[in-house]
Formats: sequence, C-alpha cells, structure tokens
Amino acid sequence: MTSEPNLLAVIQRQLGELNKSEAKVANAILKAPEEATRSSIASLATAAGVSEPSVNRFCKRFGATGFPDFKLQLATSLASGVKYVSRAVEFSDDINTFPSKLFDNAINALLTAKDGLPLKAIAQAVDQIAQARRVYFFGLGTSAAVARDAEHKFFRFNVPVFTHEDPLMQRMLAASAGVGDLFFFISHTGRTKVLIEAAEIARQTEATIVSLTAEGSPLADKSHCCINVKVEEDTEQYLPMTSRLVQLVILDVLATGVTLRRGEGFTPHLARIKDSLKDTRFPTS
Amino acid sequence: MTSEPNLLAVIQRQLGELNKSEAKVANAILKAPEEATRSSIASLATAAGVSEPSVNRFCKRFGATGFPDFKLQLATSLASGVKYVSRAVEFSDDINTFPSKLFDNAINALLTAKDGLPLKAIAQAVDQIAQARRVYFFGLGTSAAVARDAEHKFFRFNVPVFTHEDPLMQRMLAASAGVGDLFFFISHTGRTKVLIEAAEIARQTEATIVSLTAEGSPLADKSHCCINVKVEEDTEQYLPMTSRLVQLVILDVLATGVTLRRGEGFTPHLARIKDSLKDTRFPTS
DNA sequence: TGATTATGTAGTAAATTTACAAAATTACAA
DNA sequence: TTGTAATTTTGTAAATTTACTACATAATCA
Repeated sequence: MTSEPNLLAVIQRQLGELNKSEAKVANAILKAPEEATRSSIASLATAAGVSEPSVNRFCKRFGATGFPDFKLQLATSLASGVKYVSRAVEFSDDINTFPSKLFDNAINALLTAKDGLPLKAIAQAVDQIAQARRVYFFGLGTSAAVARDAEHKFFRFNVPVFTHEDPLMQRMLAASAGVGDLFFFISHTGRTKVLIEAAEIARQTEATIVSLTAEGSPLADKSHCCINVKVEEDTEQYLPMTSRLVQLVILDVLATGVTLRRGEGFTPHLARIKDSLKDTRFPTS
Repeated sequence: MTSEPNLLAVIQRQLGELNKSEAKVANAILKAPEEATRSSIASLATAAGVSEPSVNRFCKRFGATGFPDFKLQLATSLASGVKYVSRAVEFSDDINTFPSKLFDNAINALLTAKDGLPLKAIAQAVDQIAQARRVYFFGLGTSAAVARDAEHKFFRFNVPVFTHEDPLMQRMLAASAGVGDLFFFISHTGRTKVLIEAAEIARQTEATIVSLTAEGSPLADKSHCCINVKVEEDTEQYLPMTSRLVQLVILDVLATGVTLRRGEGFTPHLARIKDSLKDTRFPTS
C-alpha cells in the first residue's frame, strides 16, 4: 500500500482527465481538504453537487478501497506536509503565543531534518570517528557551544576528544595534524573565514576532515565527509537556534553510532562514568 | 479544535488514569497504531477484548467526537512524523533505525515540554532578566555548554551576561553579588552539590536566583524563580540529551521574551550585531 | 441509432452511536 | 470486617447513521 505523500497534488494533476462529476468532487475536496476529511460521503456529495456513488467511485479511482480509506489517506497526506508551519515571532506576541511558536519552530526543524537525514554521510562519519586516534571539535560563536557539547558527549563514549574555541589554537593544531587525527568542524553557515582556513591547513596534512554544516558551503567543499544540515533561514531572525538543535541531535546520533559499533561490551564503561558523578550530587530523597 | 500533535504520547501518559476496559483499548492501539486507523470499531473492540461502546467511550475521552474522528486524529498524529511514543536505542539497531529513533525522542521531548510549559515562571524570569544589572549563567558538565549558549544568545540581546564553568569562580562571584545581580543556574538534575552551594551563597546576598532545572530538586528550592523542565529519564540512557534540548529552547524563549519587552525599537541593534559578523564570512555566491 | 460510458436511485449491508440495564466497584456505617 | 447504598463501569440491544452495491436511466460517442 503506497500512501501518497501529497494526495492533493495528485488530484490537482489529474483534474483534466476526470469525468464531470468526478471533477466536481475533486474541486470540492481541493477547496476544503480539511473539511473533506471530517465529512461523510453524503455531505461531500451534496457539497460537490453529485450523488454518493460518484464520490465513492472518485475515491476508488485514486487508489482507495472506499470513502473512509480515502479520507484516511487524505488526512495522512495533509498532516505529513504542512503540520507545523514555521511561525515567526512578532512584536505583538505575548507570553501565551511566542513560547509555543518557538517550540513549534524547533519541532518543525527536527522533523524536517529527520526526513532528509544524510544517512550515508552519517555512517561514514561514525566509521571515521570510531577509527580516529584523536578527534578535534572546532566551532566558533554559537557553534563553539555545540563543539563543547560534542566534547562532553564523545568523551563519555571514550573517544579521545579535544575542543578549542581559539582560532589560533585551531590553526596550530590543524597544522601539526597527522594520520589518525580527525577534525570535526561545526558551522551553521559554513562560511566563517577563520574556520575554513583551519580546515584548509588541516587538509594539507594526513588528517581526516569531517564537517557538520550547510550543503555546498566553502567549508563543505574542504571536507572529506560533510554532514549537511538543511537550513531554513526564514524563521531564524537573529540566531540560528533551530539549526543548532539539529546539529546537537546529529552529534548525538554520531555518538550513539560510535557506541553501537563498540557493541554491548561497552555498556559497563558508560555505567562507570555515570557512577563517577554520583558523589558530586545530592542523593534523590 | 486543538489537534493533538502526538496522540500516542497522550494516551501513553494517561494510561494509569484509565478504566480497565479503556486501558485495554489504549494498549491495543499503542500496540498497533497504524492498524487501528484502518480497523472498524468492531474489530478494534475484539482486538482489545472489550465491547464496541467501550471503544467509543475511549475515543470521546480523548477529545474525539466519536470513533471515526478519533481514527482521523490518530492518523494525523501518526503522519506528523513522530511514530512512536519513546523508543530506546538498542544494540540491534542499525543506521536506518537509530537516527530516527533519536530524532523521534528529541521531538517527543519538545512536544511534551511544550504541553506543560511553566508560562508563569517563564514570564517572571523574563521580567527579572530584563531588569537585572548583570546576569550570570552557571552550569557544570553538559549544562556548562548550555550556559555558554545562553551567554551568546543574551549577549546579542544586549543583556550584560557572564558565564563561568569553574565552581570556584562561581562561588566567588556569588559571594560578591549585590542588588541587580541575577544568577541563572542550569542543571539537569538539580542535585549537583557545588552548584547548589553556589546558589546558597548567592541566596545570602541581595541577588536574584533563577534556575532551569528539575522540579522539586534542591536547586529549585534555593531559587526565587524556578523554571521546571519535565524530565523523562526512561529513554535517557547515559546522557541527558533531550532535556538539554528543552533547556536550549527555553533559553531561547527567555531571550525572545526579553527582546519582545524591549519593543520594536530594539531591532536595529540586532541587525547591527548581525552585520558585525559579515566580514568574518565568505559572501554567499 | 446502437454501443459505450457516465451518473443517479434505491435498496442493502455495515458501521457507529445511543439508551438502558447489569455488573462491578467504592464508600460508608454497623 | 461485613453488608448495603451509591456510584461508576461495562455490556446488550436497538436505533441511527453511513457507506456500498446492483441496477436503471441519462448522456456521449461512433
């Protein structure tokens, strides 16, 4: 059963090849798709100005087993695409509206990213990280925080990691790199000059270069392996919030990938690290 | 009509408060959600081992007008991208399964957080940050990265911010605090000793203490204003990934809230900061 | 004009909902 | 505890709505 991702588009496309009454039904649905999912075959027939069997035949024509099945497909199709519309925060917003807008945008970004996940690049990056002797996470500005986060994560997963926010340190480390070193660059835009320069320098060594950045950016060009993050700038007014969230989750994916490669025997190690933090905390009552 | 983004999660959450037969229906649906959207009330009743009206009552309990409406909502919810309630990564997972699991968990966490957003505390925190002379963001471990992120964010929004990862610096700054100082503590567990100690020290001054942490934790007790993050530890194997994402979005909410308070006249300032970064980047072709 | 296709009518079957009664559970008093 | 009344939960059966099928009529085309 191939559930069509965009049923409305299919209906639209076939409009010309439909019978008169089928076209009427099509138009009625196109005019108010949401409503169509909620109405009975009788009311839709009335709305379209045709008989009930015509509606039924229309449904079967589009691959459904009947009217209820069609409604289901339509609802599914409507939901998959435009569920979370990105909504920009406006100055007229108040406490009841803007927080959920921001959450919706974040959720939307993750959903979009999940759909277009570059699995091949991720798998490759996992391989390379797992094999690396040392991993350097480099980022600047907000991406520095992401790099710092990656450091924490991978450190727990027993990968020898280093982070530096200082561009000069980044250059020097890049210059002195060798086989087994992996440089992981994180950048929202992929156009930050000093970061690209560091990547260039590293590229001249035997080191591996992986980046988490925008597709087709200068930084992506310099990398052996680039994990593309789909960037939707529209809603990002002044801070790349949503793309940063996506970056964090992707780093989590990478860390998890590395752990899975280690296999089940690695679990005690994680437990030990978790235990080591126990004494720094107040016990749960 | 508030169409629930993740109906399955809602059902899962309410499982405990359901009647016996309602719970049977819930389990049958959770076990095979896709199938449920395609079956009749009769077959679902049989599958759950209850009568048809019980299924109908179940549907109404969850805000639907009846069984067909419920199926529609369920289908919509399933299509919106988040397939399952919360799925732990297992060692048998491969590249095709675990990345989407992690994304699903992240999305779920944000959806859940969005539902139970402590708007009052957030509004209060926005007020306090907007009025503060200085804001210190303190966190340790993974929360330090979140604090660092907050620094970047609020800095852009022209709030005088400081971050320190060093517990000793945190104590000293806390000790020398005065009126107009705001300490913002970030902690996943709210039980990190050194952080709580810093909060205690700050509490003895005239400073304001805000925390982003777990409800009812020792850290929350020390705060004038606590923004609770609902923590779902179940899926968090060794890293508090999802709660960190929630923290980040909430910080974004706070920063946005502060900006909105500033009013429209503040926009040029943001544009200027954005411009100042222009020369550090390669232009878009 | 005959053949073919399209559409509607009416009846039937299926699915859903409602009303009500039986069963189970709970609360409370002896 | 134990029994009883009140309340809630659940199921049965009937009513209603909804969807489908078979067939007849209308429209279209060769």
